[in-house]
Amino acid sequence: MADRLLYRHGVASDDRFSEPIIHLDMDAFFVEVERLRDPSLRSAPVVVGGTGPRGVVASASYEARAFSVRSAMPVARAKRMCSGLIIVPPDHAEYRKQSELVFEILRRFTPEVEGISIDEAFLDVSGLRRHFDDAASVAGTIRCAIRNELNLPSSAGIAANKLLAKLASQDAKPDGMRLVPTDAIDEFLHPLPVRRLWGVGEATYAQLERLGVKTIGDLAGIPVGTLERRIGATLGRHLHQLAHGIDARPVAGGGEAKSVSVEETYDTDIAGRELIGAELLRQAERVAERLRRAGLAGRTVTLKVRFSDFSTITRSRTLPWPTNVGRDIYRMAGDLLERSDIGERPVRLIGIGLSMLEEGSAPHQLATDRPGEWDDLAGAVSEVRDRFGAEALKPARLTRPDHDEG
DNA sequence: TCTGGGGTCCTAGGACCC
DNA sequence: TCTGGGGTCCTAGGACCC
Repeated sequence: MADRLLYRHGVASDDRFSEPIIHLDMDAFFVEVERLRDPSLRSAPVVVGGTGPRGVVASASYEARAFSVRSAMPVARAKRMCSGLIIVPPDHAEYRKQSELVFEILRRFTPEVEGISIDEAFLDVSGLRRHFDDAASVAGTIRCAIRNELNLPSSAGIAANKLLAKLASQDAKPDGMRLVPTDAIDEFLHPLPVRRLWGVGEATYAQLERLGVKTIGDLAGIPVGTLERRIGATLGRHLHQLAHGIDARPVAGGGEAKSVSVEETYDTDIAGRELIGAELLRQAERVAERLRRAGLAGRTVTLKVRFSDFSTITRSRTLPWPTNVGRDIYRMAGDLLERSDIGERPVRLIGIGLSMLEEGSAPHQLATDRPGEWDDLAGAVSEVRDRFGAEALKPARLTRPDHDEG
């Protein structure tokens, strides 16, 4: 890089940096982190994902993708599609650690880094024009640093805005780079399937299909009013702009978290007050712990319940003050559960979330002078655990012989 | 062998207040 | 006795992303 610092005045023209946005995306991140620890996974079809009967793929190696294995696919289906598939259970703590190392490298180049998930980020490198020939050289240097220092592959898209940079990095995968020149935006953008636009999921795609829209170019030809009527004002206007390559969103440092939640899908559905109550308490303690570690407390408690048929309800209630006390969250969730009247219906998932977050620990504890029935149940659960140990009361699936960890 | 877990944002309706 | 808008807050659900 030393010679780049000698760049003479006058040679630098802004044109070289007319594509200052980089989208840096790690390739098959979870799988590649696992390969650092276990080299025998290299060049094999492997996925990181849930190992239970309801597990899904979180990350698939390119060898697995050759068999059409994809993220979010049930692991059982992935196994059927690819007989030699290796399944590795996820280790999120390790992925977070590696992710932090990646972000440290990114911030060495510029503070203008916006992390959008554990394994991807936008960078605005327009401030580096005196040190690099162009943004593509920055991207190349960053990718080399990640490869050399962490032994991890990544891909990069370089363009005038976030939308184009993101689309470009997807085209560059795996282990590649792609620049979208500002004078060739439509040539790049318009042939792409409209489904690749950020914000076009299954439902929106179905709507667009009815308008005869298949490519981004098709979308660009639809009057904005038609789009607004069909898919809503906000999304309609937004997609209309994107289809024309317009995306003014700045690269901004991520704001604070707006919600914290935990949820669990059980290997087999659970039913009954005792069991569901015990799980509710466990989840409440888990969110509470996460909130406290983050120095946060929340005012709105949201209970999420998914039934056997996958239908899902949420029930929420907002307190006048924030809390991060497990017992309080548990009691709120219990009341919400009562109100949702699920009775003996079996559930496949229970989750609890806190939103309307505020900094700091919860100064208030809910009044404990009103012990309701959920307190009684919590009390009963703790009592059993105290007397017979933590293992005494847990979901049925954990007590089946083939799941016994003993 | 159907469909994880952690998030964000939007919409729509109702309550409530001025 | 009938009937306003506007604004804010809350709730429920859904779409979407990685």
